[in-house]
Amino acid sequence: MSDRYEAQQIEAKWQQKWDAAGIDAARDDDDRESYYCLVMFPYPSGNLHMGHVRNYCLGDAVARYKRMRGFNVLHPIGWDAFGLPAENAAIKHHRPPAEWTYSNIDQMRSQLKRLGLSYDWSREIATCRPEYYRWEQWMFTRLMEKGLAYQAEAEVNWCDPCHTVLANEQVVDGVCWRCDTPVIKKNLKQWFIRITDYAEELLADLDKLTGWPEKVVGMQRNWIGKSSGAEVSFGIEGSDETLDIFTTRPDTLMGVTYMAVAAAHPLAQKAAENNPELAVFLDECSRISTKEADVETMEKKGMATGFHAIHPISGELVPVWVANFVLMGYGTGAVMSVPAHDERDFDFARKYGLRIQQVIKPADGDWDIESAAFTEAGILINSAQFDGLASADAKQAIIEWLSENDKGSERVQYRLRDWLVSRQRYWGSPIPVIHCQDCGEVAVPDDQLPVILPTHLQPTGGASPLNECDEFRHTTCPKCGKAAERELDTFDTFMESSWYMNRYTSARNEQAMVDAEAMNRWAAVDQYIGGVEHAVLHLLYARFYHKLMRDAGLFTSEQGGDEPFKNLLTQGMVLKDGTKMSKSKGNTVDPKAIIENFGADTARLFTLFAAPPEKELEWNDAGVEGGFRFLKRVWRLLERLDLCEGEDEAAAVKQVRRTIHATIQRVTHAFEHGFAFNVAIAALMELANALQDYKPAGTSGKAAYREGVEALATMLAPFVPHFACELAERLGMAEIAVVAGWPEVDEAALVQDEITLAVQIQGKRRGEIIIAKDAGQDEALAAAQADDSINKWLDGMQIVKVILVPGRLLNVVVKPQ
RNA sequence: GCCGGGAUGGUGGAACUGGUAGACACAAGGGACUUAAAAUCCCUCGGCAGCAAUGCUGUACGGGUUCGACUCCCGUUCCCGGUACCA
Repeated sequence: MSDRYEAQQIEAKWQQKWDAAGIDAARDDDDRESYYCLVMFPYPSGNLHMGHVRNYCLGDAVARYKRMRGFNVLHPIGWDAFGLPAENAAIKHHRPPAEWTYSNIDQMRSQLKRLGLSYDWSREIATCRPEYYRWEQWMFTRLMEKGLAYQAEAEVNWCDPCHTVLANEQVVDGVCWRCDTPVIKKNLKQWFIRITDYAEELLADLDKLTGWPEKVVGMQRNWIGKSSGAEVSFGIEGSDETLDIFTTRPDTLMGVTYMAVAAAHPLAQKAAENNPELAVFLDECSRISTKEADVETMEKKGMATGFHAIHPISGELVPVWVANFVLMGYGTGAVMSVPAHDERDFDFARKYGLRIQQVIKPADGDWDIESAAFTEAGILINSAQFDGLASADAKQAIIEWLSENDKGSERVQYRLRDWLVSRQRYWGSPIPVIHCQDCGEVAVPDDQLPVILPTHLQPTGGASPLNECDEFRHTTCPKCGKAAERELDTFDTFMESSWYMNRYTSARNEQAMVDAEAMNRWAAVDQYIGGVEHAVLHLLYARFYHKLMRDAGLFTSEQGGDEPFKNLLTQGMVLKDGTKMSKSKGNTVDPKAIIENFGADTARLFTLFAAPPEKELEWNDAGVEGGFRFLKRVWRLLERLDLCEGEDEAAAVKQVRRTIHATIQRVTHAFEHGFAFNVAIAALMELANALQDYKPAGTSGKAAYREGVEALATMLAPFVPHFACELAERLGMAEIAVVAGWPEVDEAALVQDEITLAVQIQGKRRGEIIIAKDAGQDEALAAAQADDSINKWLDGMQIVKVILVPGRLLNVVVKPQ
C-alpha cells in the first residue's frame, strides 16, 4: 500500500467496493425514515459538462450526508433521452437517433460512475424506452377521456421546401436553418392539455412551496399571471356584433373615450377591406416583434378604423382604433381605453388628440388630469349613478349592473396558455391516437399500449420519417375495425420530464405508471436540485403533471402529496472568464481532464468549495490545484498519529477538542440549513490546519488528535467519498466512511472556562480581555480597567453606560468628566 | 417599465438573530529545504501614516436609527436574472 495519496488507485478501489456492497440502493423494505434527493436528469448529449458535475456533486453531498444520518435515501438518475439534438446528430452521422442516444448514454453513465456519485443504478430510466413512455401514453388517453386533452388549430413555423415544422430555435433570422427559405406561419391541428384548468390550484399551491427560492415562486406566479376584473360587451354601431373586452378596472368604465383593437382583430381586418392605408398599417403591425426588448423602445402607433363602439352604460359612441400595442394573444384582442386613468392610454390619447375624461379623483384633494393620468384607486365622479363610490365598491356595483343588463360579468383572466404537446418530429413518444374516417380521433386502448416508436428510421431534416413508415402509419380503428391511420406527431419532451420524479419510486413497475405504496414511501421529493433555467417550464409542467397523476387516482394527496418537490435548490451556472461555458466560445473545461490529473475527489471538492451553490461559479484552474493540495495536507495527518513524545497537556487537548466539535457543529449546520458547502469545507480546512499545528503529546493528546482526524475523515465523506473512505480505512475505523454515522457534537467539549472578550469604547474596538466564562458586567469592566492599553481610553472619562454581550464583547460608553 | 436578487481586499468568497469585517482559499511578494526544479514548509498581504507600538480610515454612494450597522430604515447609482405594452 502506497503512502502517497494516489487518487486514481483509491477511487477505482472504492468504487468497486461500494458497488459490491450495494450501499447506494434505496430500499423498499425498510423502517428507516426515507429521504428522496433528486437531481435534474441530463439530456444524453454524449459528454458531461461542468454544469452537470456541479449539479450532481451537490446532490451527491446531500444524499450521502442523509445516508450517514441514518436515512433510507433514494438518489436516482436517468436520461431525458428524446429530443431534437438526436435527430440532428442522426442527420449528420447517418445513424438512427436511437443508436446515437444509447451510445451517448453508455458514455455518460461511465463518466458519472467515474465521479463516484452514489446513485441507485437499479432504478435508472431512459425516457426513450417503451417501458417508460408507455405510461405517459396511458396517461394521455386518460386525459382524453376527461376532456383534459383536446385538439385545436395552432400556428407553427413552417418551411415549405423541407415540408416540416420548425422549432423556434430552428428559425434563424426568420429563415429556415437548413435551407435559408423564409419561414411561414401555418395553422395545424395540434394536441393541447388543459393546464389552464389547473391555473388556480397551481397558483394557490405556490404558497405551500416554502422550501423553494422566492425567486422561482415569483417567476411561476408571473407566468400564471392571474388578473381579476370584468368582461364587458360594447356594441358596434351599425352592426349586431359586439366588441368584447377584458378590464381590471371596471370602476373606470365611465371614462372610456375610445377603444383599441389588435391588428389581427376581426374588426380591424374588416375595416381594412376598403381602407388601403389601414391595410398597410395592419401589415406593418403584423411584422413587428412582440419581444419585450424591442417593445420597450417601440413607438406606440394607432389608426382609426372608422367603426364606433357603443358604451354599454351611457350609450355614447366612441371611436375604435387599431393600436400596435394591443395583443391578439391576450384577453380578447381588444381593450377599452381610459386615458384619464391609464398611462399608456393617456400617452396614446395625447398623441392622437383623443378625448380625456376624468372619472376618478383622489380620496383627498384634486388631480390635474391635463398633466398626467391618475392611476390610483379613488372616488368616482362624472359617472352618473356611480358617483361618490370608492373604486373598490364601484367595481362591484358596475359589474353587478353589467350582469343584470347582460352587458358583461366578473371575470378572471390568466396569462397561462394551454400546453401544446404535439411536435411534428420523429424522435419522441408517439401520441397514442388513431384517426378513423368514421369514428374520428380514437384513443389507443390500454391493451394496445405502448405505441412503439420504430427506432430504425433515418431522419432527413425534412418531414418526420414516420410519415413514410407505412407499417407504423397504417392500422385499424380500435372502435370500428376499419382501416385507419395513426397520429404521426410525437409528444413534447417536457411530457417525459414532467413525471420522471414519480417513476423513480417504482422504476421497474410493469403494472402501473407509479405504485401508490412506493409513492407513499418516497414522494414527494425532499430535495430537488438543478439549474434555474428550468424555473418556469419544467417545474410548472411537473407540478401540473403531479396533480394530474393524483387526480387520475394513481395516488392520494396523503400518499404522494399535492406538490412533487418539497425543497428546491437552484444552482448557479459554471462560468469561465466571466461568461457561460460554451463550445462556440471555446471556453469549456473538460471534467475528464480534471479527473485524470487530480482525481474525481478534487473535481468534486473544487466545485463545492469555489462558490455557494446558488451562485455562479467562476472556474479557476489554480483553485482546483488548491483543492488537491488540501487533500494531500489532510493525507499527511496520518503520519503523525503515533507521534506522542512528551507529557499530556490538558489545555492543548481541551483547545483542540473544542475546535473539533465546533467544526462538527458548523458542518452539520451547513447541511441542515441552506447547503453552504463552501463554508462547510472552509471549516474542515480550518480543522485540518488546527490538527496540523497540534502536537499530539501523551495519551490524551494522541487520543484527541485521532478523534480529530477521524471526525475530519467522516465529515469529508459527503464531499470526497473515495478519499474519506481510504483515510478511514487507514485510520482503522470500523466502518467505511460513507456509511459511518455522522459525528455528534460533544457539548461539553465546547464549553470554555475562560473566554476572550472584545472590549469596545464608544463602539470602537480597543482591545480584548480574557475572563471567566460566566463573569458578570462588573467583573468584565474591572478586567478591562486593569488592562493598561484599554484603560488609557477610560482615563479621565466618566462611564455613562456599559453593555456586555455575553461571550462576545464589552462596550463602554463614556463622556468627558 | 415591472418583479426578484445583488454590490465586501488583486480574485473567489466568510461574518449566527444588530455585537471583534475580511474566516477559508486563490493570486502576489519574501524566506527555508534542494546541485537544480517540482513538491513541501514558514512569513507578509484592505488603504493611509509610522522603524515599531499604535493611530486614523474602510463593506457601491448620500442620509438616518442605535451604546454599536456589511446587517435595520429612507433616498441614489450601477450590475445580474426573469418578464407581460397584460388591458
